[in-house]
Amino acid sequence: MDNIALARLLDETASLLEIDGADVFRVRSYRRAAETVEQQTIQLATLLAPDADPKLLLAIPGIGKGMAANLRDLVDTGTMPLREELLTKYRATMLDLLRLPGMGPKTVALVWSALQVSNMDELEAAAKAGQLNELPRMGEKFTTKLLKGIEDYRKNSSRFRIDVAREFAERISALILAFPGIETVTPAGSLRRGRETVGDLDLLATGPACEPDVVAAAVQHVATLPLIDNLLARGQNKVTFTLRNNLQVDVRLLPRVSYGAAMQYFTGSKHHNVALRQRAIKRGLTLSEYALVRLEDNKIIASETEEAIYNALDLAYIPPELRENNGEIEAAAASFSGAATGGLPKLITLADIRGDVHMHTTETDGTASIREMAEAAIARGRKYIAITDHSKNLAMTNGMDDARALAHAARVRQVNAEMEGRIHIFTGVEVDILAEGELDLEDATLAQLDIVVASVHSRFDQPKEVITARIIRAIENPYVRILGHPTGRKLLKRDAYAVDVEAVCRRAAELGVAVEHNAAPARTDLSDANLRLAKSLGCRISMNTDAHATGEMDYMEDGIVQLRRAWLTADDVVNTAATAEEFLGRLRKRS
DNA sequence: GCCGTTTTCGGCCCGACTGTTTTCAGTCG
Repeated sequence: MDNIALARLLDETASLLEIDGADVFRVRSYRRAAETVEQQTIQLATLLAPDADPKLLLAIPGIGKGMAANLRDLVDTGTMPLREELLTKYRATMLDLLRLPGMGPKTVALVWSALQVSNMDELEAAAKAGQLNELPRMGEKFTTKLLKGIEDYRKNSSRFRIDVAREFAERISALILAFPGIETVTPAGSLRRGRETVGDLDLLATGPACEPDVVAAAVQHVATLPLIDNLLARGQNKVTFTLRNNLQVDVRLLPRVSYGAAMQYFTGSKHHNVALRQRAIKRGLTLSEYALVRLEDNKIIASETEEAIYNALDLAYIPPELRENNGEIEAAAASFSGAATGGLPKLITLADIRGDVHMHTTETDGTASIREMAEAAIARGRKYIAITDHSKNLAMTNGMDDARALAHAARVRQVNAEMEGRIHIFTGVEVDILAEGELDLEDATLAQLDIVVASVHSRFDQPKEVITARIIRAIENPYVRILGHPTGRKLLKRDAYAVDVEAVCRRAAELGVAVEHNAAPARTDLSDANLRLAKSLGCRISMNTDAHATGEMDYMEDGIVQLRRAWLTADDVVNTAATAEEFLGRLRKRS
């Protein structure tokens, strides 16, 4: 059992404990253990081996004697006594219910004890039958909201967030690569195109072991991978299976000679491929997953690389992120023919990002100091950062009041001076947008800070127009320069776009307020469609990691994909400015 | 359940918002 699986079981146990009404601190310790286990770079199973020093495990913060025993049980038996005990009282499907808005552990426990409701279908039936209304504190509004939540959940839960899919892709790839003679495993499909969510995983493998005459042994290896939950199909060069979380995986083993054609074919999208095949036919060619072939003599024109295939169709190479048949083929044709206009955009790349202007430190809920964040940013090539710790309304983060915000800014200036020009550190704050759209710090305070990010953290179950008006009112404050995570943060838990993005972006563009695209996948705010919309409205985008730890700055690499899908160039993004001064110049001027 | 001590047990992020109340429990960040 690997760390990810261990962490998930610990986290599930924490949820079951919550439903059971256990001590909140006991629950917290299980959650904390799950987090730290997930972040370990070495596999804990190796620390639990008979010959391993038991002190190493206990040296991990958050792992004590009890948790170490739990981990040992999990590794040895796949489960642990506490988990089994809880599962005799409750049902594993009740964990799904916790993902619904308004459903917390108490409510899940209540519907179970009162109505024996333990899964989504039963809950929906009970809600529709009006049974919930008989329970305390559950009226009409609650039921309505719940049914909407169930609908949204069903709509989204068949797809997986890209970071989750990528993680599984990497784990499966590593297992496949263990077979001698398989040299390359590449994800294709919507994962390669950078879609925010992925329906199933397409993995392409190649190498000497994938040549037609010997591929059977490699297929056998893939079909018996340990993490397969359900083997769905097994063909000559293809294996399809599902994982325990129901993610479907297609693995294809292909000879080197047709790898480019296969990559092109399986990356899609479907619409892009249809258009490409039509283009091929017009040129007397036919495109398949094996090769681009001339019809008159069956001669293979291109097959080993994608670039050769695109070029043979008189197209410049099209980056996977653009392959949606949204005009990229026409643009690639223009580029290939050397036309002066209408070519493929020079898409933004990670190297274009020079600053990260939304981050937290130990002053509130971050895990690193100002200096540590600055050093980590330098290591990643950033030229400027902004320290934007939370304001007081976010009590759980130890948010700052006005006096603390100013004192913190003074420390930021001090550290900035000590950096001696290696990086510029802006002062700042992430203020919270209150119910009426006002901010939770004084204007006099904000006036003394370089970067004011205004974010909504409160609940999103009010009507869309209420939330939209609240955000617009907030960004009208003259000191706000960036609208932080504009659409709310949880992509799958609830309707991610309970905000009129068009109205917000329109006003932001008028005011010169930059709209943030949060680079962390789990916090994705602007879909590629919304990014395109924002660009079309003249909105300036600020892409930030909202890092709470130094390592989170690496999320920048994930975030860039969404920008590329939206055809954005370096010019569309404010924090591509080469210097701190130039960056400030791109932001709204204070009145 | 973990931690750090006072080595045996107390402390462990807390406040706003909502729906349902008519004073508050539950959820969320």
